[in-house]
Amino acid sequence: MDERVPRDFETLRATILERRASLPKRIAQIAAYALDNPDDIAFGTAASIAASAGVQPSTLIRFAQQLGFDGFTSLQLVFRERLRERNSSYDERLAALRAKAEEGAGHRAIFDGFVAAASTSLSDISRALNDAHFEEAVALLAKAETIYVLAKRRSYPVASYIAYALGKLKIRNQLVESAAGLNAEMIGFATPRDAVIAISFSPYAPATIEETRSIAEQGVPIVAITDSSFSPLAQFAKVWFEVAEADFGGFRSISATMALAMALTVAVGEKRRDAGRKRKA
Amino acid sequence: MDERVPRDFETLRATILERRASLPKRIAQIAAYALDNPDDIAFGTAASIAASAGVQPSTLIRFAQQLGFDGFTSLQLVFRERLRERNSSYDERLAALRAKAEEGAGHRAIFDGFVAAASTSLSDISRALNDAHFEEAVALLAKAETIYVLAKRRSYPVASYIAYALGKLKIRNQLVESAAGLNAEMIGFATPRDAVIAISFSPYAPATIEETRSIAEQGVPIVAITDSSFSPLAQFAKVWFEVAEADFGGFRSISATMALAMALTVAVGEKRRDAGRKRKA
DNA sequence: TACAGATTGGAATTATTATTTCATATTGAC
DNA sequence: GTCAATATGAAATAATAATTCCAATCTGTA
Repeated sequence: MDERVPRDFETLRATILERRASLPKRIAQIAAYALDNPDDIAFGTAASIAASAGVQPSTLIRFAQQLGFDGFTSLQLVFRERLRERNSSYDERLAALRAKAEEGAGHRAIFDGFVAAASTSLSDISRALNDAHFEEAVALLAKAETIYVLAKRRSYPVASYIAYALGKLKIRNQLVESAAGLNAEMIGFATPRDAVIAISFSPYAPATIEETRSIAEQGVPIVAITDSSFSPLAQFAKVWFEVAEADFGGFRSISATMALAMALTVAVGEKRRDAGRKRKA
Repeated sequence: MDERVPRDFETLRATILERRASLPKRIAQIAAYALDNPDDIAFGTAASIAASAGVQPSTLIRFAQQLGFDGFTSLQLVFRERLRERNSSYDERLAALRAKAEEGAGHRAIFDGFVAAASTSLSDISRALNDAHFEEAVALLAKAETIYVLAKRRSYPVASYIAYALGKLKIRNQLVESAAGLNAEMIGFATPRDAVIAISFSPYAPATIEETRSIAEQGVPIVAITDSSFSPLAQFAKVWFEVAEADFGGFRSISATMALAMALTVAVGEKRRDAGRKRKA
C-alpha cells in the first residue's frame, strides 16, 4: 500500500466520487455498488459482493488496487472500521457529555445529557422489543375486566400515566398506590379475569415485589416491565419486557419505559375497539 | 442449525446470560468476552477472537455449538446482523419507524409511533431550549426554601417524578396533588422565599391555572413548563419554557418534558451543592 | 487415591476465500 | 479496418480460516 491510500471511509468516498468519470465500465459499476451498499462490502466475501454487483471477483480486486489498496481485504477494512465507529458514536457522545457535566461545564451540559440518555434508551428499546411478547401482552390486557397498575418510587410516574391514559380510553383500571396502606385489600379484589401491569427497576421496591407475588398467587395474569432477566418480577409474570434505560447524573431515563407503557395502553384500547366491532357485526 | 437457535442478538444475549452459571470455565470466559466485545466477534476471525479472549479457537467453536449453532460462522452472523441494524443512522431509523407506523401494520406500529414521537420531541426541545432561560430557572429554584410542584392530569406523572428526584437529592419540596381538596391550604403556606414549578398543557387543567394564579399573587416566583406563548401559565411565570411534544394516536409524548424536568432538578441539585461548598470555603 | 466423565489444548485436516494468471473481448487511434 | 493498449471473464492457485480429532488435563465422586 502506498502513502496516499484512503484510510477512512469519508476520504475513500471522496476519492471514488472524484475518479468516477475516469473509471472503466465494470470498475465504475462496482464503485457505485460500494457507495450504495457499504454494509455489504463490510461483511460480504469477494465472491458474494461481486455477484451482487454483477461483476467478477477479479474486478473487485482490481477496483481495490486502483484505489491504492493491495487487495480487497485492505479495502474491506475501511468499510468495517466505518461500522465500528458509527456504532460506538452514541455511547461515546453520552460519555463525553458526562465528562463535560462533571468538569462543571454549565447546566446546559446536564440538559444535553438527559436528552442523550433518553434518545439512547429509545433507540435501544426500539431495537430490543419483541413483537410477539408485545402482542401477547396486549391480548392479555385487552381481555381483562380491570387492569391493575402496580409501581412505586421511580416507576410511579409511569404507572400514573398509564392510569390516566386507560381512564381516557374508558378502560377500567385501578392504580395501586394508596398512601393509606390499603393496598393489600385493594389487591384482594383482583380475580383471574383481571390483569396486572407491574413496573419495577433495580433496586426493586420491596412493596412492589410483595404485592406482585401476592396478586400472582391469586391467579391474576401479570405483564411486567423491568430491567433484567434476573428481576424478581420476571418469575411472576406471564409476559415481561426488559427495558434498558441509560442513566445520567445518577438518574436513569424513563423515556423508553414511558413509550412502551403508552404503546401498550393505546394498543389495548385499539384491540378492545376491534373486538367490540366484531361482536356487533 | 436446529429450531431453537437464537436468531437475533437480544435473544442470544438472553440465552447466554441464562446459561452462564452452568457453563464450563473456558466457555464461560468466551461467553463473557462475546457480550463485552460484540464488535470483535462481528469482525474478527476465529483465531484472532480466541487469542483476544485467551482461549483456543476450538473452544470458540464449542461455545457456538453449545448455543445450538452449527459453528462459529453462524454465530458470527448474529453479531454482524446486529451491527448492520445498529448502523443505520438515527435519522434513517426514525424515518423508517414513522413510515411503518403510518402504514398501520399491527400493534408494533403503535409502539414505533410512540418511539418516533418521543424522539422527535426530544430533538425539537434540544434545539429550542434557551440556555439563558434555563440558567435563570435553575438559579431561581436553587435558592428556594421549598419547591412546590404543581401539575394535574397528563402532566402529573412529570410532577411526581420531579418530586421523587428532589426528594432523592434532599431538596425540600411539596407536590400539590391532594385528593382531599386541601390544595388551597397547602398553597397558602408558600412565601416569596419559596418557588414553584408549574406544568400544564392545552387543554389547561383549570385547577392548575387557578392554583398557579393564587400562588403567584402571594409573590412566589414561578417556573412554568407549558406548550405555547398563549398559555395562561406564561403570564404568571418568572421563567417559562415552551415544550412542543409530538403526538401519536391522540396521545402526546411527554419525553421532552421529562428530560427538561430531570435536567432542571439535577441542575438545581448541583447548584445547591456548589453554593454550599462556597459558603464553607 | 483411583476412576469415569467432562473439558481443554494444539496440531492436522478440510473448507472457504482472496488472488493471480491467462485467454478473450473491447476500445480508441491511425 | 488494423493494431496496440486496455479491460474483462473464468478458471487455477495460493492463502487464510474454520473445523475436527485426539491426546492431555482437570473435576468430581466413590
